[in-house]
Amino acid sequence: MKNLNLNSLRVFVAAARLGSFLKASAELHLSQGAVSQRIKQLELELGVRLFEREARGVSLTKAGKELAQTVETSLGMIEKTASKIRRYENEITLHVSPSIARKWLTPRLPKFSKLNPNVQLSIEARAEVLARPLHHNELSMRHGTSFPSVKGEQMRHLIELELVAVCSPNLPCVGPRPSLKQILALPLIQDTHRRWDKLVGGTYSSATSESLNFNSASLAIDAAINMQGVAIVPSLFVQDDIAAGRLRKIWRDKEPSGEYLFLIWPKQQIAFEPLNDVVRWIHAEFGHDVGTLM
Amino acid sequence: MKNLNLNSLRVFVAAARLGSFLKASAELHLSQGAVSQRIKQLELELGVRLFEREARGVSLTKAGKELAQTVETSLGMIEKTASKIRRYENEITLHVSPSIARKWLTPRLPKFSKLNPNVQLSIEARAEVLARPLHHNELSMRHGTSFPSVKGEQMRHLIELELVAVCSPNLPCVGPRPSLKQILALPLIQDTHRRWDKLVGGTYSSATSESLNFNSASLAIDAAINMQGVAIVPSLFVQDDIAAGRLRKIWRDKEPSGEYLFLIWPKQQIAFEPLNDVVRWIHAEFGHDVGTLM
DNA sequence: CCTAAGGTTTAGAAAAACTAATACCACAGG
DNA sequence: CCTGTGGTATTAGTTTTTCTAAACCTTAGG
Repeated sequence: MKNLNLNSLRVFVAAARLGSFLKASAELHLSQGAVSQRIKQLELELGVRLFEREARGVSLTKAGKELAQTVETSLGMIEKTASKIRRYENEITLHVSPSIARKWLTPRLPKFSKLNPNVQLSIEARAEVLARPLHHNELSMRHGTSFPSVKGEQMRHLIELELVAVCSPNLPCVGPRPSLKQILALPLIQDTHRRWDKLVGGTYSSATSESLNFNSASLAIDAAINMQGVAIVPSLFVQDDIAAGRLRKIWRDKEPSGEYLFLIWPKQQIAFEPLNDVVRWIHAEFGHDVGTLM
Repeated sequence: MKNLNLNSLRVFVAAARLGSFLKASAELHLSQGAVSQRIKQLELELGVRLFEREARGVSLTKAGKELAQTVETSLGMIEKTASKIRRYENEITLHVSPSIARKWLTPRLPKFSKLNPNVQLSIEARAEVLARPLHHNELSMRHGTSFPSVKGEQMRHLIELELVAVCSPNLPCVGPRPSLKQILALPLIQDTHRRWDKLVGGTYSSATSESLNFNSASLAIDAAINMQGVAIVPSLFVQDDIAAGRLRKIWRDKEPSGEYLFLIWPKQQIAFEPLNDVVRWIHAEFGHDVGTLM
């Protein structure tokens, strides 16, 4: 029992709908003979006549009616999801930490959309790093001291992070240029990197003040804005808040932090341009050229 | 925007189900390269990747999952009606009058089924003649004085009908060989052909007795069996009832009745054997050869 | 009887699909 | 680090399918 030729079904529904091979052939940009042949082929595969041939055109048999019914709805369903899927074409997912999302990415997103109107970027902000390899249409931006290298992915250090201490301009008891010792006496706000603890445990031995811990830099920054204390965070994440007067930079770590901003994206056998658009844009935002990496 | 190649979808669902192009190629009796090419073609048509290529096999992307979902159910629907339709292959519809159905056809149907087990005959018994032309898988058997000839159909007189009067053997007041005059004194049963009326109005002028009219010969015959009177019907329809002792023939019209049994079936450009099987069988039942008519 | 409309058939041309062979790639094991 | 294994991708060449063009057939209507 031979399988139905599914492409012939498309010819069949056209002929069924129009009640004429000639009209169907016009609609499908085929010769009339081609339609005739394909219907004949279908009828042969089914062992059943689908059309009664009449003097002026054709009409469906009982079998033809049933087939037309289900094929029309089935092909309709397929076409519908196909057109839905086609819209995924330029959809790129960017996995980032919440702080990168809120403090770096979100303000720059409108610019990206204007530059790349045909790329549909969706942001996944999560505290944990992605547990699986990246798909062809995904990339990831993280910050930290190191990042495991995965086969099939490539990574680039975008910048080394500079750590700064920030607080609200309205926070009382803070002079214009306080010493580190003065700062440590204030309520200390930190994220999972526990940078105050490292600083205190390393250079200075006494944990003097209360401290407030968050699992994300962006929450720490928002706490600082709300006058809860002094946050120690990468300067990258507070540039905008400082510029807007919501935060004041009261200290800068002169040592290299050893923390970096990473961009990770899949190696591509065949270039996937929407992804590369995103990669290029992020590089450009840090003044880099992608060069031979792609 | 190019149309989806529907045949490729069949390859796609196999690959999606098995999670491997290689296994799909085995299932479909194709080379591995062929599967790869067809998936690639689909991905090109959609502008979206359907599979992530992984170290051991492939896995569906988000787009792929959605497509697989709907395509699997849609193709399932199509296959289901296709296999239903395939069973119509040998289905022939025979349009007859109720009397032919009950008194001639039904008793002979088991014999036909035994001779032609591959032909699925379905009977449409109706008092009115079919108002439309016959389809390629239909034929019609009627009786009457004439029958309109239709283009694209052929007709054959199977026999000229012989009219007889019959009544129940248990009907009182009927001698072994009653005269027509004696018969006309009994309750007269007739169908739409109104043969008693014609006989009375023609040869004999006085409508003597009560009469019972039905719209079908078979009802008239059943009334006669139930001792309601004397029915005048084609002998063809009462042969079995006479043989079984349910009826007695008490009179026979010596004049030619001018009524015939007709077989009508469509002219065929290409032979449709299941139909021809039926045509040949009916002819044979009347001792005819189909000869050059087909 | 002639014509127009529309389906069928045919040979040959064009396009699509398939195969077989090879290249490529990621992982696993020594 | 090398190498084998289990897969996918690619390519050239062949086979199969599909298409077109043109002739033919049937029927309805003037």
